[in-house]
Amino acid sequence: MELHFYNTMGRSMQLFTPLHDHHVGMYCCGPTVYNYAHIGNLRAYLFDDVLRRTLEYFGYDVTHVMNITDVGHLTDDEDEGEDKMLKSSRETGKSVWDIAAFYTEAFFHDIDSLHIKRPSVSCKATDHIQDMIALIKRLEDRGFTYEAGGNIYFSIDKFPDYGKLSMRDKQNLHAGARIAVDSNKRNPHDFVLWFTHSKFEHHSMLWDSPWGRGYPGWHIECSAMSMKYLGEQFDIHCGGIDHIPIHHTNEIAQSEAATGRKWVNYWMHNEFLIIGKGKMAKSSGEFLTLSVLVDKGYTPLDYRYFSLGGHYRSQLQFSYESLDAARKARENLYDRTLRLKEDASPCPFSQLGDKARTYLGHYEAALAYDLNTPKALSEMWMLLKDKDISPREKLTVLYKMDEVFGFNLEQLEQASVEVLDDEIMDLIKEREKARERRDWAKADTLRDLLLQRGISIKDTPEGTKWTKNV
RNA sequence: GGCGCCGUACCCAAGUGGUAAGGGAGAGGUCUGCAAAACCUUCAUGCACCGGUUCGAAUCCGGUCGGCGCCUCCA
Repeated sequence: MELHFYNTMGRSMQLFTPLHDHHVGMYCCGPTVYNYAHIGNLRAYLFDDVLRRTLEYFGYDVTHVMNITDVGHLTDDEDEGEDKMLKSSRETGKSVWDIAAFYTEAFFHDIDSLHIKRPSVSCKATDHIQDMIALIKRLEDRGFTYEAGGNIYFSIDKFPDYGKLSMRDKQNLHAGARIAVDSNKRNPHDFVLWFTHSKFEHHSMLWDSPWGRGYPGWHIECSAMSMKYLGEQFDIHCGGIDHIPIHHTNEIAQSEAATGRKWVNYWMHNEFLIIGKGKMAKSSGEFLTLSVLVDKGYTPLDYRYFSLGGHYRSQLQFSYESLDAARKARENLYDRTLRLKEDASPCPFSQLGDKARTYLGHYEAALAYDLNTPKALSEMWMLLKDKDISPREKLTVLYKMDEVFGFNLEQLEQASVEVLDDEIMDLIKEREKARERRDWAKADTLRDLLLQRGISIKDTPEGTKWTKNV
């Protein structure tokens, strides 16, 4: 099936044609590990995951590269900017290296719990300083750089296509409108490739370079590492929509200036998660992490389902009301899956009827046309609710669909019955006796009591069943 | 000030000019001692508003109002 993706470069839907037949190289901007990821950040990695799984679903072999930015970069906060890693270090009393290690681990814990597949390569910036230096040297040799005030800058005026991705030529930019312009810059939009003149004292992450002891600019790591693992040209580069005007624009400039040819064919950007009024941001107000949601009784996969319910290029409105809806839907999906498993086993694809095939076809078409996960979910529900389709067909198609949804439904098992403490068991038994006596008032009182203890009671023809509320 | 995106039911949300997907909530029903669960039925003559193009517009064009993002680190 042909895949179409919306390419930010050109702002249009385009047929996806990889550079190499069945192989796709994709680079996704990863986290800066100076704090926990918030659920808005995580939306981006869920998008990466859906993209990767979709490519794999359609038979591509994907090399998925993601950076771990463990070199400090500037904060915002209307001050003159502080190094994020240093700030975190100062606040916690840990070394910057410890901070990076700690939050890297936290990050992987989060994405694992969201069933986001681990990237083929996760590369730390600090492990690739020499690659960055080599790339800066290439730029220097080709005359794209200048030194000023101890720093090495990229000169955007030497690169005619600068700003193509962000359509900057159409913009009346007010550089420095909100932040003082670095007086060393020849053009306000020039950017630093290598710092030797740190404006921060006690900068503990420093490396030797041909330009002196210092540290790399923010953008160079993505160019250096992506080219190292994917080659000087590759298929897809993704990231948050916020990266279009600065980060990705600068990446393109330095990469294409260094190699003298086109770098990336498809640029894909996810929109933001909106909470209340405005995006979720580490620096302002609402900062919800996955563990906050877990503490409130949601599972990470509730958030995964929530995220799949909106298209990646649309802002998604977060509220607990809509997260509740997602949780309920996910629970219903699990219940249906378990009941189907009790009734049937999957059948070979060759035994699928026309209707089942139609739903699967629509699902595939939805994903193939710019990753329309809400439409894909809708097809799944119509499949599950269609009375003309047998349980075994449903299971077969459901498992297939789940390859992209990523709930691991095939491995799903009835929650193992935890051993309840004796007191609770006694209450359940007492209630059963009351019911035998037809002492309904007593039975209902006990049911309420159990509910307060987090135990839900269901009286079925096969006897009383209970489940523990999460 | 410039650039971009968006406005679909109570909430979230899809919609590629051909007559409004899906989920959750709600309502009614079957079943049940009552519940719960399950199942059945129901839930936008309407897509911010006003014009226009068209045989036909949520979709295209213009305007108005409202929201969001970016131009600064950021997913």
